[in-house]
Amino acid sequence: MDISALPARERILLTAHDLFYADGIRATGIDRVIAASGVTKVTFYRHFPSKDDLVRAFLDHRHARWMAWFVDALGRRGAHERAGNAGALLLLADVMAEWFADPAFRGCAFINAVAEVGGSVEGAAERAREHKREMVEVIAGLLPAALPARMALAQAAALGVDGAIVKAQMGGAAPAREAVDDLRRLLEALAATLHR
Amino acid sequence: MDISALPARERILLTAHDLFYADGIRATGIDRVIAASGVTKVTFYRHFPSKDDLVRAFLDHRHARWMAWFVDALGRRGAHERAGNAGALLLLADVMAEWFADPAFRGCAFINAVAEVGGSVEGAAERAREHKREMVEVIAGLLPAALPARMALAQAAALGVDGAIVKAQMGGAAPAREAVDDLRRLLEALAATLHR
DNA sequence: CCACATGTAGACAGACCTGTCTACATGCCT
DNA sequence: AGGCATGTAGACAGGTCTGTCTACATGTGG
Repeated sequence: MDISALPARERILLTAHDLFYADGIRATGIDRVIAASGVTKVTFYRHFPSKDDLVRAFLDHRHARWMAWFVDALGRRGAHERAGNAGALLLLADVMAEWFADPAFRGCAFINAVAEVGGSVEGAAERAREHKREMVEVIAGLLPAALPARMALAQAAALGVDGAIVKAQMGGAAPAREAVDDLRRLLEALAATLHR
Repeated sequence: MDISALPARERILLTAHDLFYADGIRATGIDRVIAASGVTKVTFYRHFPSKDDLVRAFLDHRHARWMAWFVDALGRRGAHERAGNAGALLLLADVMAEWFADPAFRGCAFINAVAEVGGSVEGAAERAREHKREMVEVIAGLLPAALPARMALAQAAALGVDGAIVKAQMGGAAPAREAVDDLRRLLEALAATLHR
């Protein structure tokens, strides 16, 4: 995708996304976003009156992009057909494995944002909660529609997914693979509760 | 504890701990640590040649303090006597509930540190991994010593614990309680795999 | 008794941060 | 023809950051 052909606002937002996600929000100055997006200061501040506004726009953009990828990655593995089957939850492990293998992977942008600016950028924590809420809903879609404890089970699975994300982010010897193995074991245990 | 009576190095370290944990590492400037610990700049830089050195010392201190609390909190609930029992894993939910209820709770310092400075402070990620490794070992101590999949099970449980921590940190309506409920459900599912 | 670690007080440098400002160009819609 | 959104170029202000510097005080161990 050729970024330089896009209108200024998109260019700024896409550039900020890559920098914020890769290096962190606090570590990325406005000047660097401006230089990298090939825009001038006036243009930037016309679109985003303050850095906090850009951070919020970044989170909204990230949410839309990640959710689309997440739903698609599940769909590519036949989540729709298998939904309700005991094994459908297990697809989460494969999907996470795909994400962790991305060289650009640096954890969940929302978990990171809460750690970095959760208390200082208004609306950041709310967006993080909303993001996780929607993630849980997609996970719930893998479970039998009539299951009474459906949402509770989906939330337990989401806990495992988030745990795997932070473990994979910490890096080290063979962390991403280990995180996926742990997650698979955990999801198997949860799926087994369906048969009782 | 009267901090002002301690030698300068301890005063700096304890002050930095509170500020780094409460507000974040990047958001806390050296000047603020210096002012709050009642020390001068020369004294500070004699003990910690750079901020990164202070960050590493903070992580080491935090690790020792948190692990001691964790082991103690489990012990207070009879973890030693119940170790190996199917229900021992469930103690983790109670222990996390105790932590989440602390007004100073702001997530796991190591997860936060990786998100904030994982790539820029040398040694931060390594310390985070070591911290989690030791946490897993304590969790493994709750499981039957002869269990073949002991470590794998402990790691799966640790994934749930970390997921609960980040969920509780995000705040919102009733997040800490929810995170504990989710964690309990997840640990029950894992404990059930012992009976098969 | 003197050497050294430990401490105090505060100025200073140089970098980077966010955000504002002036002055000018272009193209589109009415 | 005129008005307005959108764009460019770059100087500037005022703050915060990390880290260094000079100059002096105190107490303890060899």
